[in-house]
Amino acid sequence: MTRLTARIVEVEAYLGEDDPAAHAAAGRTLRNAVLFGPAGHAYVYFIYGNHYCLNVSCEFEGRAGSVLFRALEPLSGIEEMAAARGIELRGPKDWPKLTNGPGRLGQAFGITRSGDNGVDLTSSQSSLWIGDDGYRVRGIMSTPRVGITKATEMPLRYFVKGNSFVSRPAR
DNA sequence: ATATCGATTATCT
DNA sequence: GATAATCGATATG
Repeated sequence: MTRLTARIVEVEAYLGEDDPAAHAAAGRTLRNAVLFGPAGHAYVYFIYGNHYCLNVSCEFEGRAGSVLFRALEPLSGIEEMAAARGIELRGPKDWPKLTNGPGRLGQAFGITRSGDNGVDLTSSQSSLWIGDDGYRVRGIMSTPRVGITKATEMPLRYFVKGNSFVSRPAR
């Protein structure tokens, strides 16, 4: 099976217990326990009865900062991602549909809470991990976060300027 | 092109 | 019982 790879092009920051929009705002629970663990681990949550979304924990143990992955640029395993999403690709112009949204990228990579929550994203031994391929981003833009109802004005959404795989160019 | 709405379930109040 | 870090379908301009 082809390895699925993609470049991270859009993320949002969640600041932990002091951020009203973060899952950690209400303190540590069974669901968000990974957020309070060491950095570099996957926090997967299920939302709206349909979607799995992926975060990476970012702070030292005991402190709950995280980054939500909102969009990716697919690099390999395109056909596998399309199959996982249940869509037909007419050509490269349809590739953004695979991963341009937090629920979509979760589905494209087959991410589940039972299978991926808590895995070490810093280890290439893991089924899911983050690596550095040497690519360097030219410009970054930031806007308010998407889909939240609290702390809506903080510009904590970041994406690669001009990248066509971003979920929504501006806002 | 944008706008509105239903789906579907874990989690919290 | 209400809500949610969303998506896809449908309606309307």
